[in-house]
Amino acid sequence: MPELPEVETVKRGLERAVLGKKIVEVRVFNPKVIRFPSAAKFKKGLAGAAIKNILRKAKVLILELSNSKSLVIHLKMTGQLVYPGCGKASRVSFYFSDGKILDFNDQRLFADLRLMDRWQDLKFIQNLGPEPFEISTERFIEMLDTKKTKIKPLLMDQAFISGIGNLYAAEALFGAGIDPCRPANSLTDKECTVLLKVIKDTLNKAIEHKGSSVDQYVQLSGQPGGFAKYHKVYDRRGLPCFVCKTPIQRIALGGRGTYFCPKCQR
DNA sequence: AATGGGACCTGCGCGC
DNA sequence: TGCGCGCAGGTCCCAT
Repeated sequence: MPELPEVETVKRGLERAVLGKKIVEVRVFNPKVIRFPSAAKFKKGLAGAAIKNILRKAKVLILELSNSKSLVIHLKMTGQLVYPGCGKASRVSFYFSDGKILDFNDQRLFADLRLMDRWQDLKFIQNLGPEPFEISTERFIEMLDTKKTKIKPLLMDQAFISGIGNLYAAEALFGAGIDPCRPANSLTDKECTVLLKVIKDTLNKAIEHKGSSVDQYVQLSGQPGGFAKYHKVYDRRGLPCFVCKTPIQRIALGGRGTYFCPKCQR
């Protein structure tokens, strides 16, 4: 499931592959993924536009276009961008003037494609909290101090801190030795310091390895990312902890599968 | 106000 | 062998 490292990997792939290229045609095979405007306006608004700039805000991709509009893409869980694509079995395909194709796939149809006059007007983007890389230790301590909620769902709250999803929340809490059920304001200053550092280190390492391929995520090239083999708890229910051999547990927290080592995480 | 649960989806793996 | 069910999760929406 694409979180910050996966979306950053796709963004870097897009910069190499399509930056500066001109879209000549868009084919929509399932209009459900186009949330705004209508599919017809979406196609018309993209035809003839060149890709001028590519941004990432947390898990959101933004392609700024030469016609001053922006293509905003949220991959959600199963969205994929593949280049060069084949224009077959995709939900939406973008055809460029050099004949190459960018395919957008999405098994579960949860993804969110929009063509906006101003991406800055999107409420979801306005509501995003800071990314981990933008937060100082002192600020992080202050942020957690006011929150009584469980630390793991809080790390996944995009309005509080953005870019972290279920997988990296679990991995970071393991790395910091913190029980995912702890109230955020029960963390000591030392624990907050370690947690923020582990979050940044984990995300950076995942970016180096081009993301975690579990389920559907692939790089722009269609190849899987290489970080899954470094996961210490995610999707390891019942398997021995790499540190203490205790079986990794899975509980539901905020309706999401939460993996942790009951001995190493307190 | 903050929190929790359901809805949105589809394919896969499991148990019977 | 085949079928039905639960599960996977990012975000929104609603209820409490």
